Amino acid sequence: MARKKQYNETEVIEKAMRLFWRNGYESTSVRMLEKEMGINQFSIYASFKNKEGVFLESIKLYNAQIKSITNTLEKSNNGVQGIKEYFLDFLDFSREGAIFKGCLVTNTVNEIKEDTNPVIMAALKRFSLTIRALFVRNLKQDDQRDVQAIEAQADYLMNALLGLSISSKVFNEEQLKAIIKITFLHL
Amino acid sequence: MARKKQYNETEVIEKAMRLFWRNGYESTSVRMLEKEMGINQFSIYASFKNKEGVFLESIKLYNAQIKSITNTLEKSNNGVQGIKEYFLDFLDFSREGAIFKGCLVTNTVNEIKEDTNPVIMAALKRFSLTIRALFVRNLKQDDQRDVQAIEAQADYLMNALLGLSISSKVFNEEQLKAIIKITFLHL
DNA sequence: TCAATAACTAAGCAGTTGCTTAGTTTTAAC
DNA sequence: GTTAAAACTAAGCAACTGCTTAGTTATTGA
Repeated sequence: MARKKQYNETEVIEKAMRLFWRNGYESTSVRMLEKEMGINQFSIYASFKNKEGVFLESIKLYNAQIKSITNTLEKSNNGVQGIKEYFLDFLDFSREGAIFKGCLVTNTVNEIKEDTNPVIMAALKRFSLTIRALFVRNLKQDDQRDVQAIEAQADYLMNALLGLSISSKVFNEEQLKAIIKITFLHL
Repeated sequence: MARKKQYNETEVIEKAMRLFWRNGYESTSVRMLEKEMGINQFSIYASFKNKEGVFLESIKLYNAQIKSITNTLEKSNNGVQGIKEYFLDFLDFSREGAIFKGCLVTNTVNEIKEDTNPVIMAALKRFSLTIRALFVRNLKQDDQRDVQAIEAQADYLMNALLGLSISSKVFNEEQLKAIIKITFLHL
């Protein structure tokens, strides 16, 4: 006995996520979200509680969308080669036409302060750890060295991946691919 | 025939810079600058024109302070080894006690939007290119390969350095040093 | 001593932030 | 057709943003 929602929550989050991705968390205002999502502020707060809620849902969607890439990595038996393909896939994923938007998570990690946004920061760290774990898994396929050496290598790769998120805003595609090539040259 | 300034401009910029470094550009308000610099808003605007002016002066000071490190790199004849030392020096430079603050420039590159802050963005890019040029110079010392291969290697190192700026907020010191070690393993 | 000048204080500007609330419209079971 | 519940609109909240301005205080050369 009540009115129906005139919008689809998944659809509007998709739009919110793309705005956050382009714009960052702090510098995306609720007014901008209102316009981009095409719904009133009241509806935003009714559906997602607050701005943080909208962002957390955006992260979930981002996670779901990048799943197609991480799935490939998860099922890969190619060891390091599988990770390299993940890097290239990620570059493609993070591109919108000619411009690279970086990784939504990395972009936000760099922007957010842990003490003012602990909930968001926790969600972001959780995301990064998932990727790192996949790197470790794949690295173990290649040889049976001690865990310590493998984890150091995973950190090295995470560092390169995090770097790409910034580099992609400075370097061109050719340079980025060359960077990836060198990153994996001696693994 | 007029009153004297009750503050030293270099001293207050030092304080402003440290605040920007910890906090980022956008999320550092003029009120915060007021408190940290210990002077009134009027004085800030009188001395530095506007918030952007305070930041540009902060970048200059940052540049001057990091000069001790880049000088070492500039005078180094050790090729790649010299760059590696720069990485380790930078890590030390970016630390305040136990926590790593990353690089002021990199932090801001990730935060700033080119179209809303073109002046700042230009200053940041200028800074990065200086470092990259030093990398190229040092890499040329080791061998006489074609410029293209050397520049690709410089990009690879820039990517790792940019990565460290984010990594240092996630990984611990031991991990960071291991990352640097692997980064230079086969150069 | 005194007038000119710059440095200071503090209040206030318009615009924006995240969020709320009062009031209206739509829906649907009875 | 009535009524209750949810979805909507739009105005408005206090707190904050970068920046300015009116008024006061200190310093100086004449």
